[in-house]
Amino acid sequence: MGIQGLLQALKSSGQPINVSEYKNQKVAIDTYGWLHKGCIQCAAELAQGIPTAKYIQFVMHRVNLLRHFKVIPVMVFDGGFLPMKKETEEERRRNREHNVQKAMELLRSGNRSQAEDFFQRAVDVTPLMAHSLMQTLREEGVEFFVAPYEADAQLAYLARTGYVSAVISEDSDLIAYQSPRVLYKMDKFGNGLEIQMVRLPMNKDLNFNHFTPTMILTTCIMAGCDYLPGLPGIALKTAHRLVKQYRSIECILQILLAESKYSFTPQDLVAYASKFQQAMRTFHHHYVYDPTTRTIQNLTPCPDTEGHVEGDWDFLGHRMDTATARSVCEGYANPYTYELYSTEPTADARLYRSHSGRRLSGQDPRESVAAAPLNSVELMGQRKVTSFFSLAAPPAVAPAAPALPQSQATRAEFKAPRPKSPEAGDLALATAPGPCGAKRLISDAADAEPAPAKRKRVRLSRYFAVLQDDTSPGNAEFD
DNA sequence: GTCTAGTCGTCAT
DNA sequence: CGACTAGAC
Repeated sequence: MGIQGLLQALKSSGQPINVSEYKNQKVAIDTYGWLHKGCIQCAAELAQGIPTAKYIQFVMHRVNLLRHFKVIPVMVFDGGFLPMKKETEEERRRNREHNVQKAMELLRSGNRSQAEDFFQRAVDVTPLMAHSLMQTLREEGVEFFVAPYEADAQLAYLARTGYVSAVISEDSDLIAYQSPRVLYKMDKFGNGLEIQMVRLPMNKDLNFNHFTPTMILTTCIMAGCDYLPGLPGIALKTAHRLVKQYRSIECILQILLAESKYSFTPQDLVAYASKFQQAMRTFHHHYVYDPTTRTIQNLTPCPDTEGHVEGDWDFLGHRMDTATARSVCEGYANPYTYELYSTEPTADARLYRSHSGRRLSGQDPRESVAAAPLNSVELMGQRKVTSFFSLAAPPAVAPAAPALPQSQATRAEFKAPRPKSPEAGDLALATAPGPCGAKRLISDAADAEPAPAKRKRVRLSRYFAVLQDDTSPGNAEFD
């Protein structure tokens, strides 16, 4: 569910752009969204276990769109589920099973189109399908990673460290994870709405001027997020107003206790405060995979207190050892079971290969590089696009793309999950009263990391003429 | 104006 | 996943 209403509220500071703006840059893609859309047209086949390559074709079409524009895609997949989200996951699964059953009944009674409808409702992206796509990506020389847990955190990490210039996604959590640039709602022509962190202060409906990263995150969590439902009667607008006025969660909760409009008991708020801290830490210190060192890291490093402070950090999931992480995150092992995949191509991957192999009379697609005509963004308007991409599959000329480890360096002994040693709390959530009038000002100057891809451009929105210095906020530390 | 819970659509012919 | 909306405060 992401942050309810956030994207809608941030529309006014977004800018319509084409993905070709990222020419010669790396861009990370939230692959789940593309896979899910690609599954709809072959929902019936997938539900019945009939091999199909349509979902792979859908994703590869978009990958080739990017490569046509010399944009270098880095595909990111979801990994394991967090314990906190387990409930919703299982409810979704029950729902899907119900829909499949209904579809099968309709199919048996000869009602094909209605059955199709229920198959589409039952669409589910399985690890096997993801694996089939990964095999194809590997074959096509496209870089990809599997996140240890949430893809959102991984995507934000890649963008925040400068490994990529932007993220393509549909998920509002990218804002909570503070990805500096996100392209939302990208269509098959590459057109979408880009939301930049540095532009949030110019937003109309919800004004984030003078908001620190922590305040933005506080707003997001209070509005209701995947890890914590909002307080009754408080959603995005109210959360934003409260954070603007009182800055810290400690103060906000004290105010809410006194506010007669709401009838929160101290017990309510104490319980909420504890869950809030957990959600804050989950966003903040989420496990990610660092492609440069090929190790597990925290999105923002945990405060180092030499392990003195006790605390339950299991909600972050379990920290894989390095060997396991490399296997899982580079796509050689199942992210749930850590079981190594067979190197044998899946039926779907084979099917895709046999289809795509036909496009140039059996030639290796990698040898047909400049076949695609160069066309400008302006031409990409509305039509006559599709013809290009059946041919265009030049391997991304990725100067910085690390060679995908094809070796078995990733083979490893897989250890049983073990909880990570706890560290200090990053946010003291006082349930006891404290000074709340003039709260400390968290310095904004922590954001010093220079953006790797720095460029200037002039852009006009309906409301502003802005000279935009395109800097990424980098990694903000705010513990 | 604000919040909530529910329904619908994502593809592509 | 989000978008959209009817209905309650």
